[in-house]
Amino acid sequence: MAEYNFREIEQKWQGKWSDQGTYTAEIDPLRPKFYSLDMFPYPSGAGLHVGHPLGYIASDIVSRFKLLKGFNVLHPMGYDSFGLPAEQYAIQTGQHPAVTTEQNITRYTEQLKNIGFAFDWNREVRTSDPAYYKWTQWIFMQLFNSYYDQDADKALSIASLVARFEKDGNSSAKAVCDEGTPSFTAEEWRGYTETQKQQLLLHYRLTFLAETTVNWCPALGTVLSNDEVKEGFSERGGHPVERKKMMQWSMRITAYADRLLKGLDQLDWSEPIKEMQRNWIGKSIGAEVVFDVKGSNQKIQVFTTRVDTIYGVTFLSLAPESDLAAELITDEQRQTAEAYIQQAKNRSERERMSDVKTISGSFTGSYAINPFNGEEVPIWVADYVLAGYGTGAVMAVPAHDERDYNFAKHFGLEIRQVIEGSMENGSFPGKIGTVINSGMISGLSVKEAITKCIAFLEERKIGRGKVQYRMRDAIFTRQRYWGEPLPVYFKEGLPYLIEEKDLPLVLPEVDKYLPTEDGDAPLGRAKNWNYQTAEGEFPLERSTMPGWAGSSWYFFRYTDPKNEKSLADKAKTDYWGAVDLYIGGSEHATGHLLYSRFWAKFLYDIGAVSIEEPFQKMINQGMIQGRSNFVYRIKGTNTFVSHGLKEQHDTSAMHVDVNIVNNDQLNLDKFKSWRPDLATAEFILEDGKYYCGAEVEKMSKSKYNVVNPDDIIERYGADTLRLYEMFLGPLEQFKPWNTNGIDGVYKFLRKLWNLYHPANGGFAISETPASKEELKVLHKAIKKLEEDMANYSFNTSVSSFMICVNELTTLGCNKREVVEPLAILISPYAPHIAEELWSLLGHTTSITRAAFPEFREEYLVESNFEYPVMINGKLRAKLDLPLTLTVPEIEKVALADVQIQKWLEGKSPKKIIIVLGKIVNLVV
RNA sequence: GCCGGGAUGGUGGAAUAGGUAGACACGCAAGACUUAAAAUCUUGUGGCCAUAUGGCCGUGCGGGUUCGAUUCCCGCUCCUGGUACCA
Repeated sequence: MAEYNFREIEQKWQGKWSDQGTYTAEIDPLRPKFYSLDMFPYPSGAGLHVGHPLGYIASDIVSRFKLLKGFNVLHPMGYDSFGLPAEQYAIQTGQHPAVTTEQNITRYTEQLKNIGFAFDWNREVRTSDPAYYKWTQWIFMQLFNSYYDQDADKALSIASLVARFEKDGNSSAKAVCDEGTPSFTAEEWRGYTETQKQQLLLHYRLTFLAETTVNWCPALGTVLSNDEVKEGFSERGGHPVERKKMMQWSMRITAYADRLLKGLDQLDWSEPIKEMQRNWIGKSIGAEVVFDVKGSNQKIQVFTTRVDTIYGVTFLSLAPESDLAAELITDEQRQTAEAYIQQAKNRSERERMSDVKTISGSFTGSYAINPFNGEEVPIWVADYVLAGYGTGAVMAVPAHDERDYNFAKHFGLEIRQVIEGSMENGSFPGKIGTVINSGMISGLSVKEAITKCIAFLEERKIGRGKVQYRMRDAIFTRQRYWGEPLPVYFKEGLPYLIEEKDLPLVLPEVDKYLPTEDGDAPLGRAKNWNYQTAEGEFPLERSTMPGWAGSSWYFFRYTDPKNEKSLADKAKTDYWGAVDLYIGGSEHATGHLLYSRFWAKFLYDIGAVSIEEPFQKMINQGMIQGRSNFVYRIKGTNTFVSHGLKEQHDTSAMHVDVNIVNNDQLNLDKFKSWRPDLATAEFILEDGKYYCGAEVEKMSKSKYNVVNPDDIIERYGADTLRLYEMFLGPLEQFKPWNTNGIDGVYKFLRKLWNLYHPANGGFAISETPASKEELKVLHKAIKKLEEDMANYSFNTSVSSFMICVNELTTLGCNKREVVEPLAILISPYAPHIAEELWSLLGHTTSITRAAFPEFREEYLVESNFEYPVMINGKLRAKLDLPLTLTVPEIEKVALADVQIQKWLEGKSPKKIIIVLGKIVNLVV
């Protein structure tokens, strides 16, 4: 018989798909569209491992399924090709990052093509391509030329803001701006110099230059954004990160905080991801209260979510970094307080983070006056107060806040209860209750008290209701080489945009990829990194954009990847619309996914696109972890003990390459030739075999647990790889890679092949009509596939295919009426073999153009059914009865069973309907 | 600490508007074919008791609701993801 030769089949069809442009997507108003997107990869030097394609396979299955269902599918792929690793490699080797990136992309593309994805490769984008980053720079320019208008609740042009300033100054405009922006009248504005005006406008622009405290990573020589820092270390490379004040570009993402929060409700994303974004944005509704300082005209502003507890304030705390704190220190307290501030400043961010239990602080000697009752309360400096959140000052209510409580206990300060309820140590009356001991608000509920307090504050102009966000503006510059240059030059120390006609501003050549000798970013090494204007030559910005710049809008570019006139033709972004299915890792929840939503909203505001939320439905695939294998060497020898016997010897464990281990059994010959020092290795075996130990770890080169999809494809073929990755378990689950079950999937494909290829050779298909039993087998699979597609439950579909093929094999069925639709059914999962069978069945067009078989319920309906009689849920007997039972029949059955009689008591059903062994409906 | 997700045979995992737990696959065991091995096919496979019919116990632990709970409720344990002096 003709053998299932996956190598030949897969090569043949991949070639044909590519030559015939089978998956080229074009606008087609007659078909509904479906935009299926994967998070595009960063092309690293290590190549693709088996974890990468997991999500791509899932989206490919959905894409192919949608094609069969008559959708016009857009399923593109590209590369997020700017980034740190290529640059680190460049520093070590002197090779231009563009060169290594190009090599890596070539390898990635080859690996991806081997898996047989239905990608439209004509639409490939690369963020490091000048034709692409021209538009990243263009978006930056639009952000620079925009401000956020709170009345319109959208971004508007800076030009319109200038017009308002000329007319009314800045008091009437409700525009988002930096804290502490001075107010001015129209006359004052008109009197300002150009430099002064530009300086002021920077406080409003959606991307702006400002002195900010940043995460500085000395080892990488660059700043990092909050989401790139994990527990005080850089996400890439794991280097320590410190806080530092620097002049940096930022994106005013906080202006969009509320819309980013509200937009989440409409999205079909998993609840945990939405929750992560909500927490990251961290909206708190509260109030700002101004305290006067006794004997001074200084004022202290605090932010609180619990103004209702204002009568319980017994002290104020200021952040050690605050300038106000230093000013308020009295002479008596000077020595201790200043020493404390110094000590607090010296502690690194990391020390402060790892040590949250130590309570420390110092009295300033000054007192503040509570605006509600005129009481004097001491002002303290404490490092539990963060300079970067709210106003950097806290009104402490020890009775109702745990940190204030601990602080007050530690320093012996007064604790005054103002919410009804019993207070035991460490436990505080909660957010609901009645306010007590609180003058004008006593007796009110917490909610009423808050409303009344805010009214009181606003009336007297000593505070106001305020919404505070945890999210900060996003730092937008990196002191690195391999990124998009900012289209900005400097004149008299102020930033100006280059002209649009000069885009793209192409990355210049440099002699080295390191910072300059005087610590400037690598672009400082470029010759002539200047911009020529009519007024003369000015220096260009030397920092580059962060990795997330290019990835925040690539999904729009796919709709029109070669456009030179705009980021994408609006007719095309309108046609393809929002992404219908986005698959990628949840690790991007507070990075890429938030920034992309921000940029999409901005582009929507300026009319560049018509979609505000770019990703309608998202699935987060779980990481495939590596499963490391270990061998156990008896210390000081070259003898290795099998896992089960290692306790009998003094051994040390050693990682062994998982590619020379099969089902935890070590291949001894391959082990000996793995490394020269192992050639003389000896073994102590169990049952004649060497068993390795195993552990689940992240896939990494150094742990020898990386599995390359090419190896799997070489051995089993791409269709097996695709099916097996899906078979491994639910898509969203984290799971270790193992090939233990891959033989089963491969066997299934061979069985499928053999349905069409009888044992006596050749290809044979019967044209006789199928029996009802055979059609039932097929339609069970159709139904299951459709259900699974709706729930994105890919693993169970593979099982249902196996059952279907096993049953057809048993029936000896090779009837066209059954096996032709079967090929279509399986084609999203195993496209190569399906395409081959399709062509053998005599079709000349691709199987992707086939119509999806229509599910017919009638084939599944049984007329008779084995009715289970149960007691306490245990099967007692099976009676062969009609599917639908009437009451007398039920009673006949029920007579046999006391429990069922009890169940029927008082229910008097007219009819009972049972489907597949389960009582699903009572007709009363 | 706070907010999520999870725990089912030797293994990966099925099954939840409550209804025969363990589908499918791996592994293992026995058998067929073979000089032999590989491949392939057949059968068995949650645990305990029993020659068997069969019985008892079983979805992390302890309770509850129900005729009936892997599924719902209450209280724990452990693993895992996020976040962390956010006022």
